[in-house]
Amino acid sequence: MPQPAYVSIAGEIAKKIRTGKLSPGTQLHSYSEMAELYEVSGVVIRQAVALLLSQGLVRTIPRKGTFVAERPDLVRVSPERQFESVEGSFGNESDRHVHVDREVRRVSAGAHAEVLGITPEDTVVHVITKVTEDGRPISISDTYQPVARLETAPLFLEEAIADRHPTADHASWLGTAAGDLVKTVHQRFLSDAEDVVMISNVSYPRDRYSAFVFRMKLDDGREAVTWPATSNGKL
Amino acid sequence: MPQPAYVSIAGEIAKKIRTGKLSPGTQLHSYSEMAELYEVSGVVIRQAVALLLSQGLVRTIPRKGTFVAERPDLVRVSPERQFESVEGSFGNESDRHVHVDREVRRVSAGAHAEVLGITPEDTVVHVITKVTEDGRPISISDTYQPVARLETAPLFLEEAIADRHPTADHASWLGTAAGDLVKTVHQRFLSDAEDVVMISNVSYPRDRYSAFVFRMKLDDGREAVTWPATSNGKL
DNA sequence: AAGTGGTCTAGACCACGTG
DNA sequence: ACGTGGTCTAGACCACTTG
Repeated sequence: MPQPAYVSIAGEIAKKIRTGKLSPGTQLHSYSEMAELYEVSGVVIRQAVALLLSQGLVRTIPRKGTFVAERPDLVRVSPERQFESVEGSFGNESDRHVHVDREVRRVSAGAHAEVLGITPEDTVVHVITKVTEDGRPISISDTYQPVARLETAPLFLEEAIADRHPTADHASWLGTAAGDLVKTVHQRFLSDAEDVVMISNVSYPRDRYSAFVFRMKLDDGREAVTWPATSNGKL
Repeated sequence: MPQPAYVSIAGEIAKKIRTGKLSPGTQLHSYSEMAELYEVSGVVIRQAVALLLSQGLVRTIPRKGTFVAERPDLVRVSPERQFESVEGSFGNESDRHVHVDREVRRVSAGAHAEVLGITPEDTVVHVITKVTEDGRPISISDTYQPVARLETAPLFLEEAIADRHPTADHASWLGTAAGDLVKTVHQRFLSDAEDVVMISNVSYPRDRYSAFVFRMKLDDGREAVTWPATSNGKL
C-alpha cells in the first residue's frame, strides 16, 4: 500500500464531497458501518474522519452522526501550510484525478519589478502552477522570484485576501465569465531585512471556498486586548 | 474526570511550552515513555500529541522524536488591529471624527449556545459595538461571552473571513441594500483548553476594505527544530 | 540491537439521542 | 433498547535512525 489506509479512505470521502456526490448536510455512515465497509478497524476510521474534520469537510455531532459540512473552508491554521506542496494538500484525494501542471521559465521582471524592489530588466523565475481536479480547475498561481534571491530564505509571509477581477490568464484558465470575481490570495514572502523575496498571486473559483480561516496566538496579559466584558479591558 | 485524559496531558505539556519551561527544539519524551509516565495507553498519548501538533506547538520527526516547535505568530495587520481597543486603533487619527458606540446587555445564549458550548438558557454578555467615522458607519460587531467564562482569558483567536449576507441588524445599520454582501470576520476566542471563551461577528461595508491582510512568521527553510537537542534537554 | 514515530487490530465502556 | 460518536486498553508490525 502506497499510502496509509486512513488517508485513502479520507480521500475517497473527500472526493465525493468536493465533487458534490455528497451534498452538505448528508449524514455519513457510522463509524462501525464504515469499519465494516472499508474492512479496517475502528481506529482507522476515526483517523480518517479526524482528517476530514481538520479539513473542514465534515462535522460530527455526538450521539447523532457524521455530516457533510456546509462548505469547505480554506484553513490556514498554520503557516507551514504555505510550504506544503500542492500534491501534499490534495494528493490524498487523488485517484490520479488531481493534476498539477507547473511551468517554470526565466523572464525579466517587468511590471513586477517595483513590488520586488528590483529593476524591470532583472531576471526572475516565473512559475505558473495550475491544479485541476477531475478536469475542473481548482487554482492557478503565478510566482515570481528574482534569481538574485533564490538562496534567500523567507521569514515572513503577508497574505492579502480579496475578491478581485482576475488577470486575463487566470480568468481564461478558470473559465470564469467576463467580469466575474475570483478569490485571490496575494502573497509577499519577506526576508529578515523586510526585502521581498518572492511574490505569488493565487486565484480560486469564487464558489469553492466560503471563507479563509486563520488562527493566531494572542498575547496574554496585554491590556491592549479588547475585552468588552470588563470595565477597563484588563484580563 | 472532567475532561479526557488526552486533553489534560496535552494541556499539561502545552502549558510548559507556553510558559517557557520547555524551549523550542527541546525533545519530548517518546510515546512509550509518556505512556508509562502518564499511565495511559499509547493511543491516548498519540491523541495528545496530535492535539499539540494541530496547535503547532510541537512537531514530530519520524524515527527521531517529538520536539517543541517554534510557535509561529500570526498577526493581522489590517484592516483593524484586533489587539488594540477600537478607540486605540482609531483614536490617534485626530483629523477624523471617530465615534464608538457600545451597548452591553445580558441575554440568554439562544442560537449562539452551540458554538459556545453551553445551553441556550445560559446567560451571556452581549456587546454591540458600532463605529462611525464622520458619521458614516465603519463597522458593527456582536460579541457574545458566557458569564461563566468572564474570567477566562483567551489564548488563541481563530478568524474566518468571508463575504456574507449580513444579519438584518448589521445590514440596516451599515445601510447596505437588501441582498448586498458585506465583509465579515467571525472570531472565536479560545482558552488554553480549547474551550470557546467568546465569539464575535464583525461586519464591514464591502467597499471599505479591498482586502484582508495577514502577516505571519515563517519557519526558516531548514528543519524548524534546532537539532540535535541538548543531551539533557529532555523535559 | 534498541528505540523512534506511524500505522493498525480487536476489542471495550460511556453518555446521550432516537425510535 | 439500540446506535451514535468519544474515549480508552493492550497489544502488534513497519521502516528507519542512532549508538
